[in-house]
Amino acid sequence: MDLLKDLTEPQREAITYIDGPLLVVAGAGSGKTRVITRRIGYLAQQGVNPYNILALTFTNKAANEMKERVEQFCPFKGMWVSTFHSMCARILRVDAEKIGYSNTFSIYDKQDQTSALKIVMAELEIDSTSLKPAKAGGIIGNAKNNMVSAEEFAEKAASYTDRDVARVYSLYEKTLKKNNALDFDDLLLKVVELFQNNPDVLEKYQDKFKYILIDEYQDTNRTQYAIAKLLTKNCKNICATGDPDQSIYSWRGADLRNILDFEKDFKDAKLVRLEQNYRSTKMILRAASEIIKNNSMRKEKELWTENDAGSKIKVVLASDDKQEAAVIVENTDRLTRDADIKYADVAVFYRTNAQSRVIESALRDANIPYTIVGSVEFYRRKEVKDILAYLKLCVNPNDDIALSRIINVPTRGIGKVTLERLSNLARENNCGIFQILSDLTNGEGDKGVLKGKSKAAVKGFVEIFAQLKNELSNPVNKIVDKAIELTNYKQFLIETEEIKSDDKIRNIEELISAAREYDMTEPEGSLGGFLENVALVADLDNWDDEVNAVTLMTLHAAKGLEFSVVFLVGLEEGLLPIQQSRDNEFRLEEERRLCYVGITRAKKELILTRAVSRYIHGQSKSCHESRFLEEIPSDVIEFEDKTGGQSFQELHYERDEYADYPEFDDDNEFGLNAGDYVRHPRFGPGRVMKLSGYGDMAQAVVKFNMGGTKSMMIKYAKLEKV
DNA sequence: ACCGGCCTGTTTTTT
DNA sequence: ACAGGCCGGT
Repeated sequence: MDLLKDLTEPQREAITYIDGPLLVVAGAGSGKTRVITRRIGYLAQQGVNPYNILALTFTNKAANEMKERVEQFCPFKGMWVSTFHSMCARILRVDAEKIGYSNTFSIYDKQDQTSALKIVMAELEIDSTSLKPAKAGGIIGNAKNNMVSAEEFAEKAASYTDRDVARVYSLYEKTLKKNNALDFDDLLLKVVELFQNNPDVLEKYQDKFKYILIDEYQDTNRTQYAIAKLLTKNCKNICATGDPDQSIYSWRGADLRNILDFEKDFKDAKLVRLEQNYRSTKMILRAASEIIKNNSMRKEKELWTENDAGSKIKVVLASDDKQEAAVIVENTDRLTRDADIKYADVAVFYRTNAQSRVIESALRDANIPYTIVGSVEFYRRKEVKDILAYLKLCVNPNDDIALSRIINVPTRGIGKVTLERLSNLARENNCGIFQILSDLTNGEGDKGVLKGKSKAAVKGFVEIFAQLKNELSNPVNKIVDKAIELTNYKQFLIETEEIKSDDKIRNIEELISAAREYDMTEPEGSLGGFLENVALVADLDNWDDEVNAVTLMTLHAAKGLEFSVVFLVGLEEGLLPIQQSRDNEFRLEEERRLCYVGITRAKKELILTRAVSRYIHGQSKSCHESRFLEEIPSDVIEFEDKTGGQSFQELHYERDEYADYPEFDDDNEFGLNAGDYVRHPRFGPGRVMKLSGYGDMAQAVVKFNMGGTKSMMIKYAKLEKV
């Protein structure tokens, strides 16, 4: 196959420039995936050994897809295609002991991390109501993402909270080490540590990875940057692809500096821009660029397309979240009646997972097939995590967090008090709790800690692992099966869960299937390998895009995907942009990028919805229109009011206070005065009744001729003086 | 040790 | 709305 066929000049450049650092700034829908896969093929064609290629992606799903596509061009024996996290886990399995770990280390997810932090904070006698373990975890994670060690954090800690966090951080690190466990951030951080302290190890990987590709570079954090920098120290063949306008993970430590300073960081870097969009209609693209234009922290960029103009963007105003869901059902029905649009071509994006519930039940009632990406993640479910904890503890007996989770699940009469006693004993002996348990059952070290009943219980518990260890050479699905059998977990579910037991049993059986699949794809695999896979999968990785169903997902999960029909729901102040970002310019701009990402997923039809009121935490709240909606030019919009005009009666709190009593006493830096006659792009002519607030937050209350009064942010309202 | 009822808060987003 | 924590009774 001719790899350079059907390409634009910039695309060809991005594929063939293979010596020296290259940054590909690829706008949404500009054929980036195509460029990356062909580039790998081209490298192989030019005689590069696949063994020397490393491709890093953002999700496992993206990695798998890339593998599949690359396979069509060249053999990829020895090529590494994975996420940063998987790569790091793999590297650490080889040289774990060089950083003081054993290669059976556990990987802690956020839940495990919080459990560990709870224990740590109890030990330090830090009140967990004023400083929540999860909050401390967030601060520590942030530090780790910026490569700030516990010592460095302690040095810089100024506030009262930070000093507490510093103590927690330090003991947490010790606890992790004792448990032979790493959290997500550690996977990256420990690789940096490994490389910095072991030049020979670093050299080994520098020799191996002669060509490095990093996708979604705008969402890498400083630790990932450090890894990239270390690996490319000698050969400079790094190719980063990304789009600053699609950076939506700064809350996870993603640092835009990485992509903005690429040319500074890598000397003589070449820059290629892909600005032609192949995905969307002109209408959709226009709306997207008009929105993103409002970001000030941005490099100017203009996407263009030769695609059709397409139909106008539909903006629907619903009276509440239920009606919003009905709008989705209605339009999905309408569009899929069209022969060339299937359910699978339709996606619904929302800002928060909680929004999916209402939409889900509407689709279910309408008999429209759907899949939800996210919500309650499979591997986070209690029953699944319990079984996994048995397996984890079997592989890594030092994992006290896994042990505490299951020592009394199913209930075997070992309660809080006994566990506390065992835990103290472990601390005194400087070993794991499991060690204590096996010593006690061997008759060693029994100082009357356990009475008859709990002694038998402990014996039974330890026995499970003795049996499980005998299975370790079997395929993983057999081991999982055995674990369920030995623990009598199904029986436990039947006894304790009257209604949900069927579901839960199905879930743990699903775990066996997942293991079976692992056995098939990884013939050389092990239980440890399976557990690692499980720890590092994202929800999205389990999404089956072959099924003909409408896809529901968060905007964050939508990155990198495309659909013919996209619904973007909940375009309201406080939801998109989310409340917590509204007083922070930086975070506000990230919300705008999030909106941009959502819109640019759409190929043909884009439907934006918002509700006048919706249930939040069980209470009905009235909502203002999102400023992002107001940023879309009215000539690309087809507006539909489903509320029957009710929206202009409902309106906002200002109405009752001011609408009938004009106060012409205020002005502002936008040159707008109370009493001015104005025109709004969508609501037509009206009169300013009241101005309030200052600067960017300044608001105007406008009474429209078509009826009703509305308050809006002046900065975004696009009010025209008439 | 375990169960049920009451009270609280809910970071939006996730490798 | 809903889960998770806490307390008091068994």
